[in-house]
Formats: sequence, structure tokens, C-alpha cells
Amino acid sequence: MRRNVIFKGNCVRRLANESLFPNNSIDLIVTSPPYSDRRKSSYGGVRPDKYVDWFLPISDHLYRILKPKGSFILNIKENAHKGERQTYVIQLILALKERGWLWTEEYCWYKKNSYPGKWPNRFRDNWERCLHFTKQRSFQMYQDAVKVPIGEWSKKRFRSMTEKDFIRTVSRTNSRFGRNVANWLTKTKVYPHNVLDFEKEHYIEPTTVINFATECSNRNHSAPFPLELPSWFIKLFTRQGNVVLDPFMGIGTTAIAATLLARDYIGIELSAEYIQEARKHIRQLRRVR
Amino acid sequence: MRRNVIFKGNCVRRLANESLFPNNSIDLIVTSPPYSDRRKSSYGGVRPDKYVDWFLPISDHLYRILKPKGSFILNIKENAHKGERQTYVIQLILALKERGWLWTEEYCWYKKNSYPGKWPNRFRDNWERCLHFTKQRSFQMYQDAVKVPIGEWSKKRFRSMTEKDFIRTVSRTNSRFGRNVANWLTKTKVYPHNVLDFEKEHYIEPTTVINFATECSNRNHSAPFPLELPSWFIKLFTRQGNVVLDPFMGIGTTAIAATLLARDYIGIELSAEYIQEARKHIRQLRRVR
DNA sequence: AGCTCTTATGAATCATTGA
DNA sequence: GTCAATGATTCATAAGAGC
Repeated sequence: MRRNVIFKGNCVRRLANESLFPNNSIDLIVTSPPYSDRRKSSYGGVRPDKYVDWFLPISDHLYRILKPKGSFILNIKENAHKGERQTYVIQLILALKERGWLWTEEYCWYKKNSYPGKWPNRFRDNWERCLHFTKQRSFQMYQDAVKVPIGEWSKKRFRSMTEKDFIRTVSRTNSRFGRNVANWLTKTKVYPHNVLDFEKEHYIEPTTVINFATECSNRNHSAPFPLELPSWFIKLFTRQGNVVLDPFMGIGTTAIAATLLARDYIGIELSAEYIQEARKHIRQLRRVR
Repeated sequence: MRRNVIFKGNCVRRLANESLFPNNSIDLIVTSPPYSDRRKSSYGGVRPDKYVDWFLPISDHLYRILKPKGSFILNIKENAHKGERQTYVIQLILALKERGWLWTEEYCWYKKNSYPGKWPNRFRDNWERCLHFTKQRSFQMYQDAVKVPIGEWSKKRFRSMTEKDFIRTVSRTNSRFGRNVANWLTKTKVYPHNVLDFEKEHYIEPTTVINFATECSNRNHSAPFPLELPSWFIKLFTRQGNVVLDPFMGIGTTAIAATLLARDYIGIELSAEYIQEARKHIRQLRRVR
């Protein structure tokens, strides 16, 4: 299987090629497909009522090529129409389960730069779904790789408590700290939770982020998600040398994250312009390293 | 219609009483029903596969008694079972739409206080859904009541500008400050977004929150949500003197929030113990006021 | 390098208008 | 009727220029 390549072309047709994509060969899929009725210029747009039917053939191939212990992260958010949230995303969850996927978790990506606007019936949309699907109940997950400094949340949670107060509280309530309260207190890092709140937690070297951000602000080439998003899932669900696939590669954010983290990538993308942009980014990364 | 009362008893049977609950009489419903298979001791538990059928008769009554321009906020989160997120919540969304409700929005409540825990396949669950249903596309929404302080960026941005400078800049460049340019210079508050992140925003007097929170944590009574949660929706969707209903009242968080905000409340609760607790809190509030 | 200030724009949504 | 295009609205961040 060729690695560290971007294939140009239609997503389903490429995935159907079994020599390019053998069964059980991919460790992680991270992708953000075009949302319903968005990205019309580059992808033609998908009608909400056709969305599930459009996506299922793709997801069937993804199921075939994903390793049994691999993960599939689907970043998506339904838009509002005629005053209501569309239902195609939750319909898709149900449909994917019927096709054999396990809906393991829904991570919440707490975006900080939502689009401005004011409407009589809603506020700005500041979060997106990161749906986690797997093929099996047991799968690869390297939780230690995404631990965060304890300060961030514990300070807030127990802001006003002294250490003795804290221990007393813990032993009085039947909390899950268990007996190792002291151990827990001296720990410097803890496991994160399922809300992705990247502002405070700098997972990637800031200089790298800035370099990338600079590059990707070129006109007409928008990155649907920031580098931290695929980076977080790549660290969580893969080890060095594993293969990460993004079937809707765009300007290559997933590939860049994989490269920075010493994983291999495979991308599929329809737009020649986006591919060119992605390759340029990756070349620059290689030069820096 | 009697107001500021808590009715003891079964939710559906109480709601079916048309003299207690006339048609189109409630301004806002805020509730957190027992989640599937949780709170077995107080509610007996509801099987995941029966959850939708269990809830629909309740929601039909809620539809009947809610005013046409009223709102229904459903705080809920599916639990995980056998490695997967359950689907009863998203099934419920689809079912409620079929019964006539409009699924207007899904607010994300970003909880900050979940206790540590570790599982091989997931992290701690730090967010819950607050589903917003309405009967009509146009409904009561008092957005100004929940404005939040503008970000720090604005101070730097506008610090050195006179109004004329600013207007000149705006008309020269393409910046999207809209038509009423001068507003930006004096703006101190902006509209929030759809992620409820209460840490930064102290909507309720801190002392009140602390008193209530302390009361809750000292006993074994579960407060399904903090005071800020119903308070935010009450301010957003009602005015003073309006009526707020919580058909699963618990220890009375919604009633307390309504009382503090000078709204009337109606509660329904099965557990005599919870009702006693709720009434005690409300009495204390009255004394304080 | 590090800071300030300027400029640009991002998976948006709704009401209105015209076909 | 439905559907598509247009205008109006709005917050936060990052790149780029200048010192």
C-alpha cells in the first residue's frame, strides 16, 4: 500500500480500488466531509434529504479498509434551515450503526471563532460534532498521549478549597478519587474529557501552528478545522508509523498533522487546487524538519 | 391556574389534568428527565429501548399546555452501554418532530465539574445536550437578557480610535462592522453563542449559587443541573411574571431559579423527599429576599 | 525580537425579493 | 406553491505592516 500520497479524484471510486486500499489496512480515519448544501463551488453540494444515501457508500468502503482496532472520526455539524436544525446528521448516525459501525462516542469540538450574525431565533453556532465510530468494542486508544496539565480544570473546580478541605470533601462524599487522594493531588497531568477546548491547551508547538496558519490564510483556501483537531485524534488513536486516512483532504490539515506526528498519511481530494496547496504545505514541513 | 406550587405524583397523570394545566398556559418548560436506567431508586428506571415510548405521552401534554410562542428545553444526555452511546436521545428528537415539535436548536452545556474516572474506550463525559423545541418558527426570545461582556480584543482594537477615525476605517476597508458603526465604539456586551460555558459568566449572584450548591453537596440529593442552567433559559425565554414548568422537578433547581428571577413556577415531582427539600430551599430564598 | 495597530474574513442564518 | 439569489446582521482571531 502506497503511503504519504494524495490521490486526486472521486472519493468513492478511489476507495473502491482494492490495490490502493486493501482490507483492514488503515489505523485511523479523520475527516470532515462537505456539509449539506455547503462547499457548492468545490464539491457541488449535497442536498440534506440525499445526504445519508450519499455518504453510506463511502462509509462502507471506510469500514472495509479500516483495521479491526482502528477508529473513524467524523467531524460534522448540521446547519439550520427554516428555523430548525436539520436531521441528516442524526439520521446518519442511525444509518451507520445499521451498516455495522459502533457509535462509540460523540466528542464536542468547542470552536472559538464561530461565524458572526444575529437572528431572532438563535445565537451563533459555536460547536461541532466529532463522532467516533469503531468496528469493535475494543480498539487502539493511547490515552496517555493526550494528557493535559492538571492545573487547567482542577484549579477551577477546587479553586476555593485548601488541600485539607479538598481531602475532607473527597472522603466525605463517595467520589471516584478512591483512596489515592494524595497521589491524585501530586499528579501533574490528568486525562482530558470529551469536550475539545483547544484554546487553553497547546498540544502542538505554537511555532508550527503559526507557520501553518500563515500559509493557510491564502485566499480561497480555508481549512475546515485547525491543526489541533486531527492532531489530537491522531495522538489518541495511533502510534508512530501508523497510517491516517482523510478521504476529504481539502488543503491537507490531516496530512500535515500526521507528518508532524511521524505518522503516515493517505489523502483523497477532488480539487486539484487544494491538492497543490496541501503538497506545498507538506514540502515546507519537510524542509523545516 | 395555580402557580408557585409543586404537585406530588406521576408526571403524565398530573399533566393530563386540564384544570391544573389548561391549554396554552405555560411560557417555558425546562426539565431534565431521568436518563435511561439512571435514578432507579426514585423513578424506577426507564429501559433505553422503551425511552421514546415512555416520553412521548409526556411531551404530548407539554405540547398542549405550552403557549404558542413558548419554548421547551430538554436537558438530556445518552449514557454509554456496552461501549456505545445509546441512541434513544436522537430517536427522541426524530419522534418529537413527528409529533409536531420544531427542533429549533441544540445548545451544548459544557459541564466543568465532572469527577475523574477512567475507562479504556472513552474519557469523562463533560457535556450534555439542551434541546430546544418550539411550537412555531417565531417565539419569545429576549436575547438582550443574556448578553455577555465583549472580548478583550475590542479594547485594543478601539482604544485609540475616535469615532471619525473608526467610521473612516470602516468605510475604506471591507470590515464587517455593519451599518450602525458607532455602536461598536461604546459596546460593552455582545450576544452569547450556543455553548453554555458558565464559568466565565456569573449570571446569578455568587452567594446564592454557593449557598445552594453547598446545600446540595452536603446531602445525598442529586441536583441534575446547576442553578445557572435553568436561570439562563428562563432569562432568555421569559419575562417577569411568566410561568415556568418543570415536570421532573427534583430538588427544585428550576423553581429556585424562577423565584430568584421573579417568574412563577409549577413543579411536578414523584418523590416526597425531593419535594420537601425543594420547599425548604424556596422558603429560605423567600426569607433572604 | 517583540510589541502595537490595521486589515481581512470565517462550514452562518433569516427575511425579502424575484423567477 | 417552491426555490434561488441578495442584503443585512454580527464576533473573534490571525496575518501583515510598522516601529
